[in-house]
Amino acid sequence: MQRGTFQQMKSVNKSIILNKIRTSEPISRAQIAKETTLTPPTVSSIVKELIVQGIVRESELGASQGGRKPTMLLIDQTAFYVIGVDAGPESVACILTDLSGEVIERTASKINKPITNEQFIAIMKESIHQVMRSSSVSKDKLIGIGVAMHGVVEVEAGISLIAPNLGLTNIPIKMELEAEFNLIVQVENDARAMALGESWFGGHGELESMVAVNLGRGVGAGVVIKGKLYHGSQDIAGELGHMTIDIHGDVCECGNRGCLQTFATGKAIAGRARKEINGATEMLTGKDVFQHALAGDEAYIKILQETGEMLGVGLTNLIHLINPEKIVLGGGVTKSKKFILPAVKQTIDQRVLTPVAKRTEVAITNLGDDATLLGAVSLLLVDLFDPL
Amino acid sequence: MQRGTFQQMKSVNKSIILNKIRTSEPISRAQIAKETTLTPPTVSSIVKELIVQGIVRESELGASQGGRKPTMLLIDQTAFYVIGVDAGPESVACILTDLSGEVIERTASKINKPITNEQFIAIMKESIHQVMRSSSVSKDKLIGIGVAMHGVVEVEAGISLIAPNLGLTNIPIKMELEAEFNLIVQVENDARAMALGESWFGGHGELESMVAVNLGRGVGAGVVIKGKLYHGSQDIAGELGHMTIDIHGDVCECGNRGCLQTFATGKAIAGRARKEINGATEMLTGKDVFQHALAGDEAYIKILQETGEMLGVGLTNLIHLINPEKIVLGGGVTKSKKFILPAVKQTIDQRVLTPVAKRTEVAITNLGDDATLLGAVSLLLVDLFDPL
DNA sequence: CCTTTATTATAACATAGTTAATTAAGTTAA
DNA sequence: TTAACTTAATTAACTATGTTATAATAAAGG
Repeated sequence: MQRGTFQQMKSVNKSIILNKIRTSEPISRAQIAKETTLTPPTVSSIVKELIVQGIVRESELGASQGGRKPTMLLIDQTAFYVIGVDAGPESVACILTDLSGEVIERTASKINKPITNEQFIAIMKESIHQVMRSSSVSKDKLIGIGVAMHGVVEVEAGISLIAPNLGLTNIPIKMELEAEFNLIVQVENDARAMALGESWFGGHGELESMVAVNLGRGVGAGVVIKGKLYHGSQDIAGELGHMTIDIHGDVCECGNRGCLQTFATGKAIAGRARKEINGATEMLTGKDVFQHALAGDEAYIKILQETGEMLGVGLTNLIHLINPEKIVLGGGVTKSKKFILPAVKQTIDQRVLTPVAKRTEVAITNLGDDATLLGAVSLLLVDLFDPL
Repeated sequence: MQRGTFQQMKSVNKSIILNKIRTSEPISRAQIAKETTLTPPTVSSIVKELIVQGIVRESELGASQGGRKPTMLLIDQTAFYVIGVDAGPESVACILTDLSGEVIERTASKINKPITNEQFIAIMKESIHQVMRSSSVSKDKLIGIGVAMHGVVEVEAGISLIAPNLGLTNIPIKMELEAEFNLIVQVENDARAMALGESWFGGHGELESMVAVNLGRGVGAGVVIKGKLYHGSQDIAGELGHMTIDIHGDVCECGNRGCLQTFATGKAIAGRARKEINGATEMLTGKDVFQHALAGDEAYIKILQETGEMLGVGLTNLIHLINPEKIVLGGGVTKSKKFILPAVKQTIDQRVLTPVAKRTEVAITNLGDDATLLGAVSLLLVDLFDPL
């Protein structure tokens, strides 16, 4: 717990006002005072500071409500910029955005394996240098670099502990990038970054809690509670992929049986199709299953529906433990949402314990391919807009 | 988010100081200032208020550190009293304790079924009246009544939505008791109350997060994060009992298959013993299984070990989702801890993903039979000591 | 045009923490 | 024993920041 000081009192109010403007812009000072229960003078004085800082600006006057016209306030989305990096198993993508998440510049570099820690860091550095060079954004307007890294990440230290798909361990990302660029660097697991991005840019409004699930090569999830990522005590909260739902099921790469991952990844879907469908080729991929299902082949449709059911079982367990207000699904597998989503929803509806819990919303992300990159960006936006 | 005001700033500091005294008593003002980074005058002035309120008192002088002797401060455990009610499926237990959880008075009343909402409320009221009469504690020293209620509880409204073992629904506990006694009333699910009690009285020190699991008639859990119960968005977070771990397993009373409850309750243990062991009687109970195991019967020991393994699977799922610092097991089934606990620990150790997660502590409660009652009490102590 | 009402700013005030000085009550060593 | 030093707690002056009350401004409506 933070101790109570004047600075803290003020920064609380500053955050409240800044977030109110962000979520309700354009908005007048008087309106802010009403909606936040802060007094008008307090709002005025803090808004004045925010304007000096450049993060808020006055726009034209709004419509009068029967008296003086209000001066409307806006976030100056171009006051600051952020760099987001998505360090996946096959490539490093990098974007530079303004505060609204609008992409100003982007790059992507393929990773040639095998690779060393040094080479990997070098690729990240070069990507970041590149977006900085290509854009005309001056460096003092950059507030930091957010990195979404696959694998296991130690968040505080900013170290990638295990990056299985690169075969690397203990990469000191934060330290290296801070030394190179002299900017704030935040490193986070990719599924979790995606979750934060989803809560920040996904248009879900103010949720008390949400979970975003990334269905791709693995099954990862991020838990966002009151706008903040929940890490757990050892940074593994949300490790949905290796939840056991069938103790007698197939062996997972982790060594256990019946993990959710053995049902819900693209690879698992393809594997099950090859096993259960006569005439399925050896080279069948998850995408192929989707194509066949789209073409109306019942056998493949059934595979996808079963996938949805298993996912529904896993998500029901998640609802019973974490009970989020909303669950958002993203990642490659959600391309098959037409077949999977109804099965997921139906399964949850059947299995969940109480009637109220049935109200848990389940939706597909609408951020598309940039979800993780925007998540990386949001790591820093949270610092700026909601630091408490 | 609370807006920043002077009152709030002060109450933050008051809480910090009060909790510091509670956890580190006896402690001097100077020591508090050092450990909290508050300034000495701030500490002095707030301590003065706490002494006027009666909740803190000065004790004898401490040992000198080379200068003036410090006046040590203590919580006056008898400054206020709390009533805790455990409304179980078969009886209503009620205690009156001081602030340290020391039981001053207690009652227990059996519930004769069938019963109506009105009769049930009447029993609770009578129990509470009884402990108040029997003790010499004056009513203005009572800060409130905490109720640990089995089944599904809507916490804010203080309503027992579903009490399956009583066959009752929608019991307006909070409303009724507040009207009768004119005291603050907090109602909570029993497993969750137990969890809070465990974190408050269990002697675990300051944990960032913990989960307490109640293994009895059902399997319930409470999640405590930063000293506060985590409810989730619909008050069902921690519903561990109906986590699916074996989709093809036995049918559970909830209608699904392979819930943790089908493995880890006393009834489930007895049922599995009857099925798998030749010569087991039809009337075998969970207790009997424990007795046979204690007597060295390998077949029964195996049943308990398997129970521990299944519980370990469920707890591994929990660790992967919530990642608590510590897991505490309580309830009737833990009487068999000798056979179950090693299996639980070993299973978690085998199945958990990352090496750090293996460090999650798993322990048996040391609060014994009063765990739930003390949990009910702690519902109010949190309000008093840590209201933020 | 005057009254009403909404918006914003300003001034006087209140709250509560901070800094620095002071008092209190010891310990240590010449 | 007493001077010099430590540590503990209080007091006084100061500062930061929110609050209340009031004023200034601007628009709408009769």
